[in-house]
Amino acid sequence: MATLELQRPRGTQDILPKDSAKWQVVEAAAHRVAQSFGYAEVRTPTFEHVEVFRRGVGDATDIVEKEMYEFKDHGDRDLVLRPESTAAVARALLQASAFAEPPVRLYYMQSHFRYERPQAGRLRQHTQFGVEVYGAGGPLADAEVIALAQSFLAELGLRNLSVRLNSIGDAQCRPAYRAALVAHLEGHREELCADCQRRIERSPLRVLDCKKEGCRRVVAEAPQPIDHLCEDCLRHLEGVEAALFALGISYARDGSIVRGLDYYTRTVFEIQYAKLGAQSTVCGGGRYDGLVEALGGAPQPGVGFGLGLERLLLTLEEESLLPADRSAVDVFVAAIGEELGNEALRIAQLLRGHGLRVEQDILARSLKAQLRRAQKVGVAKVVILGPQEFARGVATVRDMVSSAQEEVPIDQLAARITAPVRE
RNA sequence: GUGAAUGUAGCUCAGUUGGUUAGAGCACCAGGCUGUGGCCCUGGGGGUCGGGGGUUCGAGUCCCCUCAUUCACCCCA
Repeated sequence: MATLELQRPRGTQDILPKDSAKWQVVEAAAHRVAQSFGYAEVRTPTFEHVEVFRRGVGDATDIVEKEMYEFKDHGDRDLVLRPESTAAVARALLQASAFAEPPVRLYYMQSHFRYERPQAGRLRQHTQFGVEVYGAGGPLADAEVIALAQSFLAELGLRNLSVRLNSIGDAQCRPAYRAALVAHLEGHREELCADCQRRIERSPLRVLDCKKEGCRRVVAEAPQPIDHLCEDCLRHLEGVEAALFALGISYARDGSIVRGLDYYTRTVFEIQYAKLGAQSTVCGGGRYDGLVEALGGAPQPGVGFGLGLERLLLTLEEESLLPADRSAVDVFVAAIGEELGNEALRIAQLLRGHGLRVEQDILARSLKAQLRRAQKVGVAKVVILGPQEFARGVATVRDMVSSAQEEVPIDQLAARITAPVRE
């Protein structure tokens, strides 16, 4: 492939007609399911002040430390293309004083930007469908959010994805657990990989998720978050599990689910699809009771998830759950001779007025070429308008499947060609 | 940021140990059929062989650099 002078930026995608229909299927399902749970859509700016994410997501996270697209505008403001939406939505709610009437249930579907090396299921611009619930601190909110994600995936035909659930504690019990974990890891520092040795100080919980053999052995002996939960956190986790059981949603406890963003507390969960390769997590979420306070508001419990639509599309593709391409038009109006071009336009317009999807020739090509085009776009009928018919006030209607033709008075075309049933 | 693989028509790919004007299939356009799609036949348009540099009488082929893509690590959706 010859290199174009101008190509799309690395890690971005063009969604061409071949794929845009698939996106529309997924987007429609997201709106439908979210609204069926009583969630309303929220949209936030594509760029925000850097502080929103420094304080919301956490200064020491990879996202903030090295993945943000930051820039200064002409007013010398420090801005950033939003790397995620949870902190941005919280900022928006705070600004609108929207926490007054809990619970607040919202969903979003928008792009995020992170400077990373692209690979399967990971892009520099990606789209997440996500939900946020504020003002509800109990386990029912967590379960509702998981049920929403699960319903959305089921709506698209996906079954048997695995729901992994864990709790990473809260401000009461996490510090003590963290200290216990660090002490254990320090004792086995030599057995850990270089990355994990660095993680001991920076983010010890992340070691739990390391796939390296040596680290796994150390982790197997390490104190687990679940055993160090305070009474409130444990009761919360059990409440979530009881709710999931009541809903018939199967899940597995997974102590390695830790999540990377600072704002998570208590519940964390992922929904995974193994065939996606290294990026198997389609949906990730959890509870973030400290987020609003970190942004400068009065404390507000919150819970939600983010679901990567590009990864979801990969999954649907893999499972053959995307609809086959369907014909985009019902009727093609062909004109013989340039003089009839305007008349063909008029007839096409007339038919559109009757609910048909209609394309007409605009290249003044041979009838043969026009019919080839009509077949290519998959129409059921072609209206052929030639000088001979036009002189008599009729047009030929050709059925592209049976090849049968009949002459129809032009003013009766709309009545004769009825719109096909579309699901 | 680290590692590996791959870049030849719009697409999928051939291209011998370096050797004349770089090919095929599909797609596209036209003609055969001067007003009728699919099948068939014939013809046509389309390539700075990703880019730059080097070795050589000669580079798509060998070497170096670079860019892009893909996969993995890190991390995450």
